[in-house]
Amino acid sequence: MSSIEDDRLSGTARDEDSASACAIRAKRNQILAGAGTVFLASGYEGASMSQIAREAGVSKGTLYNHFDGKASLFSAFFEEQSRTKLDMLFAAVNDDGLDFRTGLIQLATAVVKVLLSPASMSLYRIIVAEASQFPNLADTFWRYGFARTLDSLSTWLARKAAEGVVVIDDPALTAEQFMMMCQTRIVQRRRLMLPVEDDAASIQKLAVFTADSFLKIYGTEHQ
Amino acid sequence: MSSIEDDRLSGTARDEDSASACAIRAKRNQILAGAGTVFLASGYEGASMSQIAREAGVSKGTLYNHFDGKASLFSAFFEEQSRTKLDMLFAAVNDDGLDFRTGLIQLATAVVKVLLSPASMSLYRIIVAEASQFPNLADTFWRYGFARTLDSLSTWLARKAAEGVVVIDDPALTAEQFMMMCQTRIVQRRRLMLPVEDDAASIQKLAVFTADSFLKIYGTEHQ
Amino acid sequence: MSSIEDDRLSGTARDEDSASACAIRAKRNQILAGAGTVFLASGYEGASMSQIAREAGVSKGTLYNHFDGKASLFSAFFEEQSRTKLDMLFAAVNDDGLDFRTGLIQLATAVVKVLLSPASMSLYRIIVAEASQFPNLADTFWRYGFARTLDSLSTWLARKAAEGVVVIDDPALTAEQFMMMCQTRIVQRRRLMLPVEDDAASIQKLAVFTADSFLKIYGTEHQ
Amino acid sequence: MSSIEDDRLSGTARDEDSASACAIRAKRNQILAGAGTVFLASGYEGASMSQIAREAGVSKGTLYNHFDGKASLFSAFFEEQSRTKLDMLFAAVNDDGLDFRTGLIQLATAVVKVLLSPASMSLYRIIVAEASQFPNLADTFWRYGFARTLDSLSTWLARKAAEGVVVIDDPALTAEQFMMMCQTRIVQRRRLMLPVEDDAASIQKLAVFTADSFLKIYGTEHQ
DNA sequence: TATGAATGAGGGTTCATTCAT
DNA sequence: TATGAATGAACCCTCATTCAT
Repeated sequence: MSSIEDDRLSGTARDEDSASACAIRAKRNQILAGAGTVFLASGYEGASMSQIAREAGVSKGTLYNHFDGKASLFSAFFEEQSRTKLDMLFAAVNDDGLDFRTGLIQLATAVVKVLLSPASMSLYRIIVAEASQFPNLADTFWRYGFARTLDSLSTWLARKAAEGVVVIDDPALTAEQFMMMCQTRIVQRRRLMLPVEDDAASIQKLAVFTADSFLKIYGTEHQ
Repeated sequence: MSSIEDDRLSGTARDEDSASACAIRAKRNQILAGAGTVFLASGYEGASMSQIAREAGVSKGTLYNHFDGKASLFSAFFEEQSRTKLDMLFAAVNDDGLDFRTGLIQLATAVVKVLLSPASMSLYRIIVAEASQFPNLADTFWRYGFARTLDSLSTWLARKAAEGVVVIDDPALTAEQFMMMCQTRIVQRRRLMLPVEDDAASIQKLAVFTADSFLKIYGTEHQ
Repeated sequence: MSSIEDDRLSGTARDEDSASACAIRAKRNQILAGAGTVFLASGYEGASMSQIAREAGVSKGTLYNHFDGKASLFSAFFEEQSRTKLDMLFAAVNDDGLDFRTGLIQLATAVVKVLLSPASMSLYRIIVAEASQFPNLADTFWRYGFARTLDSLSTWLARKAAEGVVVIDDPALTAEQFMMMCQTRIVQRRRLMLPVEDDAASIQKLAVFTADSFLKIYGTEHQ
Repeated sequence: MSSIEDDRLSGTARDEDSASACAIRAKRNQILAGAGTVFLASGYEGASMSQIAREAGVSKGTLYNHFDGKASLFSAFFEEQSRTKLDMLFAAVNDDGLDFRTGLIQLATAVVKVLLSPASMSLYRIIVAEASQFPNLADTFWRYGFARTLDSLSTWLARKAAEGVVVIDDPALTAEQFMMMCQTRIVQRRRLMLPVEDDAASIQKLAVFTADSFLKIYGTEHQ
């Protein structure tokens, strides 16, 4: 009987635990959302904990109940953003079944679009600005962002090389090169806040230009 | 007599004016030098006016006699830096008389080295971080930095195209593409503070890789 | 039947009451133990309720279920400490059966050692620091600490006076004087954190010096 | 002529310098006065920089223009107080020309009165409370306070010993012992905020009691 | 014009206390 | 009753800017 009671109690306890754990996670996410808004808009230094608290709808003290401090909150925000906002970049490489050139063009288009998105643009700004003060920031960004993309891409390129579609010595390096080529003009200029046409047509044109350039370097069939 | 006196007076006044104007300009440059040291080391938000005053060897009040405030001083610093520190980038394109591939390799090497230099690396960090708050920053940077380089480069490429060495439709776009290709791996990773080999040999290797890639896209003689 | 039930109920209730009262007292002591550790180490202002809760192994809320607040907890801690940690001081006066001078020397030694002990040193620091904000602190300290000791001592001295060993007009004042003489150099300097030799030999030497001084004032046989 | 002008200029400059230096010292003293009020009333931890600024009639920022921070301000305050408020203690030993017993009584009276003064009482509280966190506090207090007094006193005692008025082996230790004896009852209890009669008559009575006790220990003529 | 002391708003952070669970 | 997340006032300190000298 006592064991039953115990069970019930522990069951209740477990319920309560999981309920409160869930509430905590919810609050944490609420804070992270507020932090995201502020950090993305103002960067690390420009953001204030008061602002974040206000934006998140909690008191300043609560921020410190959930995170060790501004730096800690920032890191958590950055990891969260990197994990969620760079997915498209990763996913862009995965769809297949098209001919190689079309695949390249679609990939280039996706890369440009992701890099132009407000989230990744802000993340890039922040990481470049704070890289020296937050060494693991870049690591996080790289791990969740470029690294996954580059892995997928170089694997894909290696497969294509094995199929004889391309000739590539160093797929990893070539993948990085392709990513850089995608950033020509539009992404590059937008990062500097320079005026540039970034409508779909311009992006498409650039993607074609990039893909064709790439094919000229590595393709086997282009004459 | 009054005219003589007038002349003498205005002459004196003019002398004094020019002398004081010169002194003012000297003080201004002194301040800009101090500001440069501090801004490059700490960024915009991280720099304090006291620090700059100390570094420049003037009082804090003097800062405000010569500039409207921190933002104004920052903009002036940035223009100064852009004008003076990005020269190498511009110069790199100018030397000629070598065969095309060697020219490309030397150019790529120079571009990578300039972009890796502390000054331009810091400038890049600053501009990317503050571009949204200082809209004309990027403009300055672009005008004194990339624009001149790209102009030189596209002119050079157009000349080579005219000579039949390369086939290039849009020299300006191709110039931008080449600049991006130069930033593959080393520059890109260094901006994110990621570990990367950046010794002379690695740079040279990358320059060759980039130049050869470029030649495969645009060269006429490679088959 | 109702009376039986009543009895059983009230019995149960009483049992439960006493059981829960005991549990409450246990928890209270648990808290006081934690508070002791923290207060003695950090003083009143330096201690935080979180720290105390952690040290006591309870939640912060529980602190407020058992005590009205920080000040209340502090007072309770202080009384507890005064009651338990100043015993040695009290006990030191009690052992007898030796000749008077030896008794004085042993007493002086004990007094110095007790006053140098971390617990009483901390208590002294705390009481002197917070006496103005916690008026009854000193009262507690005095009642449990010096008062008992002085009572024992003056009783002892009065007995010795009655035996003709010493001539003492005001035993209570003389007792206080003796206690002060014991604090010469070593205790006094240690309270100010000044460097001083406090090894057993130095204490013993000081005790002899103090006892002999005392005998010269009050002794009858020293000529 | 230019030298004259130079002289005049430098003269003016010197005047201005000394004027501004004077103004700075005045402001510094103004701050120290405010800090004194607050620190003496609330101790180190209990005092807030806002409170001090308000009390001193300056802005919070000004505090930091004149002192490195709270700890620095506190140290300056403490040294100032020690230097100025413990003078009487030092002076009390110096008047001579009376017979020895009268000198002792006057000295004891002075010591008790100084130690009972609000300033030295507060300083003592603060030093005992913060000695562990500000190691040089006690040193300052000791140097300006007890050390000078003890030096004077032991010199005086040594002289009296040479004159054959007293027999003293270790004048320094005896001086410390005398100081402790002076703290019997009144000073001791006041430090603990315990009720005690501290009117002039009580002090005089205690001084006589202490002096006579001292004479019984060290005097040569008392039978 | 040059100075630097004064300002005060705002920075990040801590903490005693409360209260829903 | 026990919990600990939430609170918000207060903490020390920094800094861009002003202004009397």
